[in-house]
Amino acid sequence: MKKLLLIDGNSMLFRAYYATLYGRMMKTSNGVPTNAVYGFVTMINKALQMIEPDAVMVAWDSGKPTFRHESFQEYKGTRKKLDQELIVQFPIAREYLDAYGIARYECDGIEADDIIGSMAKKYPDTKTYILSSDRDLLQLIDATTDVYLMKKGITEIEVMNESKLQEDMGIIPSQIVDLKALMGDSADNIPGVKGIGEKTALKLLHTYQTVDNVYEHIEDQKGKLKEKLETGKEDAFMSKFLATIKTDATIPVSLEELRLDEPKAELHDFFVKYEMNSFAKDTMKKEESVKKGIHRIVHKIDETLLQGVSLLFADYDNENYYDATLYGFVVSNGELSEYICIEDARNDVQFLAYLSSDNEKAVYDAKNFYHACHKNGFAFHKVKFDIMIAAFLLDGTLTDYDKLCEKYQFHLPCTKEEVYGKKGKPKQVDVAQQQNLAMYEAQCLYSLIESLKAELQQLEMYTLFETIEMPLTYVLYEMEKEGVVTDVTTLNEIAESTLKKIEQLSAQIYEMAGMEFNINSPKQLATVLYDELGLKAGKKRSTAADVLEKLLPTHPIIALLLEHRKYQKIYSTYAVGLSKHILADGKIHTIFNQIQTQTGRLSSSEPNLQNISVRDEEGKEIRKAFVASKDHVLMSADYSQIELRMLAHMADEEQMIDAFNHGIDIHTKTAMQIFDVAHDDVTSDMRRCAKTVNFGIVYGQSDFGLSEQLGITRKEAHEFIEKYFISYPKIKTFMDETIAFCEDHGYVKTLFSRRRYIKEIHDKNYMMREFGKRAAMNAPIQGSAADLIKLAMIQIFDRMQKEQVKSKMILQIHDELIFDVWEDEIDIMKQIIEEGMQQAMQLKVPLVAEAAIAKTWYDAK
DNA sequence: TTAATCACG
DNA sequence: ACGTACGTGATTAAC
Repeated sequence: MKKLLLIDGNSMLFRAYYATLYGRMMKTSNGVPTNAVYGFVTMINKALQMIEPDAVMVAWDSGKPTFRHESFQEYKGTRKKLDQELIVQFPIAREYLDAYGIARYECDGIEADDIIGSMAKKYPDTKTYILSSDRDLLQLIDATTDVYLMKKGITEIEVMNESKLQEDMGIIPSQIVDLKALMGDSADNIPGVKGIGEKTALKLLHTYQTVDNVYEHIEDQKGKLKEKLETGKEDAFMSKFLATIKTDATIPVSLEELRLDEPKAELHDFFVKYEMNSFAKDTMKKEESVKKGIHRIVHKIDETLLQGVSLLFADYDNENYYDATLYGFVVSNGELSEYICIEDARNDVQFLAYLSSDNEKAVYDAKNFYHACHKNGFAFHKVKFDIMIAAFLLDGTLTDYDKLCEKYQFHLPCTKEEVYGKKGKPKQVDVAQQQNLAMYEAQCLYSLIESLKAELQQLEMYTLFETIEMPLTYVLYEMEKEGVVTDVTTLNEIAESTLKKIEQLSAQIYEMAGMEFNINSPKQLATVLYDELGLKAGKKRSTAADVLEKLLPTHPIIALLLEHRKYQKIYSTYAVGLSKHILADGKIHTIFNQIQTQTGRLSSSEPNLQNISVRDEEGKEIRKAFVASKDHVLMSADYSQIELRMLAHMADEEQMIDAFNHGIDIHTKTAMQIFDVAHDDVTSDMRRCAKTVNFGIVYGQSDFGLSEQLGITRKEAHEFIEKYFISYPKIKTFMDETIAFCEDHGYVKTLFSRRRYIKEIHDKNYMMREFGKRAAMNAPIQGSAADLIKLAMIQIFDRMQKEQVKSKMILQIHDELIFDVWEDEIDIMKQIIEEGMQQAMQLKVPLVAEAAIAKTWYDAK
């Protein structure tokens, strides 16, 4: 089906004028105002990209008043005077259309609305799109006609069709005129019934469908509303007449005459003439840039930055974190955007000054932005606003860029893939398309800044944002950049020895099973165990370690399988997996993700350095590969029982606080309580149980879970938990209150007001709801501990900068920090780290943290 | 792409 | 009668 785009020239130019009317008027050097035309062109470009029409026509009101206007003017008196700056742009807009080669139509005695209405109904076999900022035109919607409505600004377009109209307002297109008849439209100077607004009007229409029918049943109404309707009856019918768009005018043009071709060469001259450089560079591309390569873009950063906060967008390709190529930057203030390609940027004194100034800049993903600047040799100043972080704090589901675009309805002209190709398969970029996309992205991002900031303030998360997450972006950047020296020889040795083990074990397992199979396949393994060997399965035919452990006595193959699993893990994930991530500098540079977890913790990836084996002795050997750099030692410091301390503080549980204040071992203390024994009578087994209970409480564990964990009966586990809550009554209160809060508000929060929304808390499924409760109990504890160590990291980092030490912070593992410490700085670093961690927050319990040094991570403890 | 498994706090 | 500990990421098999 052919696509016809009908544009309401007058309403669009009006909108473009007022939407770009800020501060100093945009003018050419001769003083000709061009802001409205600039906006007009932006809007049309956007619509052309979205629709890709075969034919286009722009309809204008002619200078002469029409009958409808006349009657209205008689009715209401004089018309509002237009700004002179807008009036002079009408002919320029027409000049633009002629230069492009877009058809326009105007005719004395017929309004733009009516031209569009008549054209829309003239070609029923054509898909028609109407572009306007006037909601009046919604009445023209039908099965083959959509209305593209300009929302605020000059880039936001809302697509309206029959179902969207029904969904938004619950009415059909023809009822738009009835709606206007009742509520009026001040912009169009339609009076409506005095005292009736959109709400009342829609309510009436939902019952009576039309204005006529409302008045036929006027006796249904009573009181004030009836009075209003009766007094306004004449206005209502007059308004309905005014609002009704004619669809039967004869418009003597054919579709063929409206056909849209490539812009004519004159378009480039037009943009040059009116000094619209950003558009001119697009049109120039067609003629010159192919042979010239990347062209110089004329930009005026000072003009772009008059409005205070600016959006600085780094234009990378689609490749991975550290490999991404930086093509350029976009600077945007929301209305004006300039693309500065990287070659230009390097020599642009003005841009370089801007980049390293402390102007209020916003970016998306500050940490990555710093990497890009550093890698490409641009000096930069820290930014104050990271849109990625702000959006994530407000909505924990926004863990990547695509989700942000989706949520905030970015209408982009194309995808990143279309420009750069798929990840790992880069393609030759079309410069115009690339820069266009980047400018759109920058403008979309810009539009979020103020609202995100306001919402953070409203939800009391601005402090968290400003004092923790923003400074942390820079700390993490430095940590990632520094990396950790990794000894590939050690990894290779481990790979070799574990592989040998795996082969030996495999042979023994095949022997015992009486067949060869893929031990790494849980499915095949289950078949061997439960079918071939006849081991009796529990409810699920699981081959997970905890299930296999229970089967240990039943068959000697189990022990071999567990060994095999262990070495397989060490081999593939650690020995081989990690060595793939060692770069040319001999280091591993992990990525610390700040917007991944629902609790506020960091996560680490590519590779994950937060889950390097430590509990298992053979696995722990991997840590020998992580070493200090030359003339340095590793310094590791971890918080002691941070989550339990946090729990004691937040629950205000005296017994527990007291224990921590007296330096009593908390697991021993808990053992005394649940086993009812004196301090000296606590056996190591009792302490082990108590430790498990302490951990379980933090996760909201049930008696069943605890009994599974400890291998005791459910009844015993139940008693432990009961004793626990009797001993620590405030813990119970805290948990109950936290769940109640979550049920009331749908979220829980940390000490720093970080929120986690838990929708499962209201799920109709029991299991989901129970999960919601456990998550609600755990999130404030885990999250506050995360707030704490982040704060410690920032304070330690700041102090290290003040003291100008050579040592570096390199890793964070939730409650542990690791530093590459210069040999001469061991004493001062020990002090900085321990003090920083201990003083990060003032809680009702002391924060205990101790730093130890070693040559490798294996020895650091 | 998803499920199962297992490493960490 | 149900199903049972929070939060992550990497690897493998199998669809």
